[in-house]
Amino acid sequence: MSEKKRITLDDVARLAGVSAITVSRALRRPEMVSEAVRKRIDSAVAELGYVPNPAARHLATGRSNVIGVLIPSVTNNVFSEVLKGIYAASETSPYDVQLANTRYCANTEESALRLFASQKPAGMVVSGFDQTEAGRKLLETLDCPVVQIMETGEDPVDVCVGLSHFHAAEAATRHLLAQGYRRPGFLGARMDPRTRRRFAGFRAEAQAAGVFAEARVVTSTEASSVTKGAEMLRQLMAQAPEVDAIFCNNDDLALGALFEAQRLGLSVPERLGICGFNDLEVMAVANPSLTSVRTRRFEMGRSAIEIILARLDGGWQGPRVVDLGHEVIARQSTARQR
Amino acid sequence: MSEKKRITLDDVARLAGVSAITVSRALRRPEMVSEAVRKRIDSAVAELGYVPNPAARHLATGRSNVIGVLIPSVTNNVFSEVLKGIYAASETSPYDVQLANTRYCANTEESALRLFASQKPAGMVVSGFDQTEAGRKLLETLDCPVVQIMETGEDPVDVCVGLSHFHAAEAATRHLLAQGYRRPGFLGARMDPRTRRRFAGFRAEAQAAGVFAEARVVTSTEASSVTKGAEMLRQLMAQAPEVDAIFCNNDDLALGALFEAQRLGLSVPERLGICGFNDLEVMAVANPSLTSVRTRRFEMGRSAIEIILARLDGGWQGPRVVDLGHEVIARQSTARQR
DNA sequence: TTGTACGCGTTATCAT
DNA sequence: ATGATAACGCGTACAA
Repeated sequence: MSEKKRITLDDVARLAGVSAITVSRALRRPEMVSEAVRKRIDSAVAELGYVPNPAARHLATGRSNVIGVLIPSVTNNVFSEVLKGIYAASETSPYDVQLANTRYCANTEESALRLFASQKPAGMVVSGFDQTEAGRKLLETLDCPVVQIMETGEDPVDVCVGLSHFHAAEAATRHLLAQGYRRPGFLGARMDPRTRRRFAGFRAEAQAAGVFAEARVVTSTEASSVTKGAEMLRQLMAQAPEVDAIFCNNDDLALGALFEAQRLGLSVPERLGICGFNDLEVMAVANPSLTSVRTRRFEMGRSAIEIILARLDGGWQGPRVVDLGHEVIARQSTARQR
Repeated sequence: MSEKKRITLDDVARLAGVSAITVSRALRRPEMVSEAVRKRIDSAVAELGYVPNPAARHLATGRSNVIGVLIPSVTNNVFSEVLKGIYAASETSPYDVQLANTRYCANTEESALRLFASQKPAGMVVSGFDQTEAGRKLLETLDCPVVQIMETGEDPVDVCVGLSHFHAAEAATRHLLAQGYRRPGFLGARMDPRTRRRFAGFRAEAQAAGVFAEARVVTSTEASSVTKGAEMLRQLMAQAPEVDAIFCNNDDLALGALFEAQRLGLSVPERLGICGFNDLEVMAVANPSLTSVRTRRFEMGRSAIEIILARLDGGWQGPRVVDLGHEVIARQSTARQR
């Protein structure tokens, strides 16, 4: 009743009365095999429950069915949405996704990249543009589709899909100014490259309006969290009590800042406006609801895989730079009476 | 400058002046090779930048270096902590983690299992005890370490590490009663097996105290979310306005319920006590801070891998059932004046 | 301690 | 349209 032995092409071939290579062809390029033979093979496959051995295929072709995915963090809410998109798009494909955690470190990323390279991946998904020099070169010589996600850039290795964090931050800041806030501050954790670009966008817009002040900027290299948001707001109020609105690096910080503002007795949005980044689900439900910048994270993951599949299939006719854009979602936390 | 060709054992062997098999041994069982030879081999490996080909190894041994992980959801905060533990423990090992999403569906899980089985994984991590019958059999015949995570159970396939959701829910309910709440309700989303066990624990404890009422139970088969928590509280207040405390299926619901309670003008904890489950980071920072049941999710992931590694290495001396326990973290949301 | 011969399951290449 | 043969890179079994 229990079958121990692995079922191979040969087994199928024997049952179908053909040779192994014919079975192999019938499976990969059905059109190369006569209809009659194909039918016999198909039923033999079904009867035996044959499943191809990816290791053997890899060895024979020198190509694996692995799509490597390099992301800075497995836990971060932002990336879990991206991952969801990646898995959604890859589940029905014959490719396996393999994750590696770069921990926001270009060197860690480089060694993960090296490991992937040795497996001759079918495709690669990497986050952003801040690889080491060697890492970038590795990607270029990889000879497989490479999609950079999370942000857009001028010169992708192959294709990139994301948004301009600089412009998104500009838009958020513009929103704060349009609501009448004149002393905006910035809360930023982690301060990875994309966070820095968001800060740059904030600063550019605030400076253009003549309302930028270094004293109203609080940053930390530690990971962002709700707790961190509360702490940072406390610090900001201590060092620059005149601040009347904050643009937060991301939604965790914004939520923590909201809680802390309530504890400090600062009314939101009257005394303090709050704007987050990413528009996690919680933002719309918070009380007051929190303004944020919507980014299309699920789509980033999904299109990254779809682009790779299209590439492998011969044709990706789209552009090298796919900008998924951003959208400021104005809510109560910045709805100040003017 | 650019080397195209794959570096194999033979290349290393030639450079070190030995045969390929000796290099193979030097890499896997250094003690089987003389010191002098080992040194020559090590430097040849370094010089050439040799990386073993896992596909070839798999083909030769009939065993892959993949540890398969089956989880119900990639996005759920609860599992992302577990994943973090899994990656933390596996990163330094020679094994690759491969994730499959079961979407809370035993049949999806079964086919993922079937796929993994065909790869002869080095180990498997699965969530809970609710496999299909065929799935369970598959796991038993897999001939590799199998760790069931997220909960404890009487008869694990191999080893399990988690907690008793029933007892944890009992403890949470006991806490509500000890705080003086007498009309407790329950909010439950998804209603997967573990959620149901939590509900059972709530009901058992409430019934023992004579304070259980079906009308104060609101459930949904949809995924849990902050939004859902707000909705469900609204529904609960409509159908059972006498409710004075709620035990929520998980923290998302609890947070959403808190926001909605504020909008409805229900003071927390005086008019309504709120207790969540899992103790996500946000619970401690919320305003008021939210009572929850701490579960050791990171440790679940980490020990699952550690147990597998120990097994593969010859010895796991621990018990078949590892109970990581739970802890009720009492905070403001249930700190009613008595 | 080290080496030789062979096989793992598949595909590429070259034939028929 | 189908088949024979060799090769992919490594590990097992056995021999030296």
